Amino acid sequence: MKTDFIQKVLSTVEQIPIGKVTTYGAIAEYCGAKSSSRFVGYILSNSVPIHELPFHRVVNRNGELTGKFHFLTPFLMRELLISEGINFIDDRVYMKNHFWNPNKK
DNA sequence: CGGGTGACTTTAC
DNA sequence: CGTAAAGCCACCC
Repeated sequence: MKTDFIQKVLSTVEQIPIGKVTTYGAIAEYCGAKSSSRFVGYILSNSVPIHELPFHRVVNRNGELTGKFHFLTPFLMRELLISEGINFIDDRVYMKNHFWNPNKK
């Protein structure tokens, strides 16, 4: 049985719209543990099959794909995002256009 | 007041 | 631009 915190994190990720991304910190804040952004990433790599939820839409605060090495290949995360219409500046998501804040949903 | 860990964040240099 | 360090806290063992 997963904890309420984990369940909420997962359901939040599930709600990220196509073409949008959110951050670990925003998810943590929305789930009531503002300072547990590190644990959000921990959940993503331990609690759930990687292909059942859009984990590629979760990036760090700067729009960097810090979790890409947890995918099958480091290229996959970026390719998935690009295929959904997300724009990049160098190796970062263009957060100004694509940041989705669950707290303002 | 257990100890280790982390897909984070912020500050500092 | 890069590296380092500290803070952070819920989970797992």
